[in-house]
Amino acid sequence: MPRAGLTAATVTEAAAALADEVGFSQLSMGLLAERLAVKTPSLYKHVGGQADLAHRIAVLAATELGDALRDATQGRAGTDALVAAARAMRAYVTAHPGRYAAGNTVRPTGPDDVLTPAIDRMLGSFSAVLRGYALDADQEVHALRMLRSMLHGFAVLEVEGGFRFDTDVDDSFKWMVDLVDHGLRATRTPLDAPTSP
Amino acid sequence: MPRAGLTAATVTEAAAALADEVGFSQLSMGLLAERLAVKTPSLYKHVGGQADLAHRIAVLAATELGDALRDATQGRAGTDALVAAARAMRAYVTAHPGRYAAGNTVRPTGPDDVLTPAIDRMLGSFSAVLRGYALDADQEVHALRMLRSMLHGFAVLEVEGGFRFDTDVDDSFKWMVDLVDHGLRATRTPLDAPTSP
DNA sequence: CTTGACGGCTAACGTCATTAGCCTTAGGCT
DNA sequence: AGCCTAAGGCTAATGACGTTAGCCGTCAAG
Repeated sequence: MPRAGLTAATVTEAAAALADEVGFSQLSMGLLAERLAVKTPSLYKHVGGQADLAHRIAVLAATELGDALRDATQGRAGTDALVAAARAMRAYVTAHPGRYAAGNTVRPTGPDDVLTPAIDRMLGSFSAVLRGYALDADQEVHALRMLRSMLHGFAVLEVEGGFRFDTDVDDSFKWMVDLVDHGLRATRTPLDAPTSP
Repeated sequence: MPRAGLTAATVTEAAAALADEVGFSQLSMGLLAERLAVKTPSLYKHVGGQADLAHRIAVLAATELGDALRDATQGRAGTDALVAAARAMRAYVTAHPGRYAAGNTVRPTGPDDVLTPAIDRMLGSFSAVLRGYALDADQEVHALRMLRSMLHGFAVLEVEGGFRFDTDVDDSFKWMVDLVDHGLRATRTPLDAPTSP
């Protein structure tokens, strides 16, 4: 019987693809083995188990998303960069919901976890976008968290079918990004004007 | 041997409490049974199984969150209402992460699912908050989705330990809500001014 | 051509959700 | 009071899954 020629990388890629198809929560060793035309225990020659597999998918997702964000924002600044990054993020999650979901179930295990730099690189792209808005140093982290929360929340809700009105979701996304853009612009000068001019 | 005196409601409540403690993904029938001083199969006399249990927890969470939002925004309007609603949402998710997580894994099963009105009531509170900003009718859904995405994303990331800088998370939250408040205010007059004045 | 690490496989085990079927409880009815 | 039935416990059994142990063929390096 010839060999299947699997490696940790191909198994991870296949698992990620399968997770995108059936949902991360439905991903099982048996299903993955079947997809790879192999018996379940054979997978353990390449990955340490389900937890390790999830971790590998998370690293893959963070890396891919980081790449997508870098590519999208390359050569852009300000509003252009924000819009491009937001679109890229949404497009990635929509195209790869399973991978992205894996990333949300896994935390870095220790200080030398490769997941950490992968996430940092992804966050770095958002930071780069925000740099174009010339925020105060102490506001950059706030803005980064806001941006990430918003894009993460929107993407997750969209993918999970949480939006139930028939209003166009694309329009809502554009509107939201526009609001953030205007908000960040207004923040360039301190935003402590309390309620009315 | 005397009876334990369980009902669907008490089982659901115990499951929700347990999910808050150990995380929704760690909730198991065995653990829940142990907590209720009962053998696992006995639970099936009260709930239909794991899926039904998750659904019941989701309904509970949506109802409780709806109540919390209503209470928080009662008698407030505009910025006050927004801040109160945002705080209530964050406080609820922080206090009951397991219940809230259950709500994100469950979708309404059909047109007469009780989950639907529970979610609608929760969304209604946010709509009420937004009404204070006098938005155009066609922007209300956009604003609702934006608000929900932002609060959902922030809460989920916070609870899952996704924020890793040492900047105070409370400050970030206030900053974010402030940005949205200003953004919504600026939207009262059309926000179609494209990039620069 | 040999050889040894590598990568398949089968068999077996533990955990968990779920179902079937039994038996006791406890409250309502006569 | 005493019965009778529905409800709510329990044990036993099944099936899906993840995981481990151990066997055996493959294939590339020497």
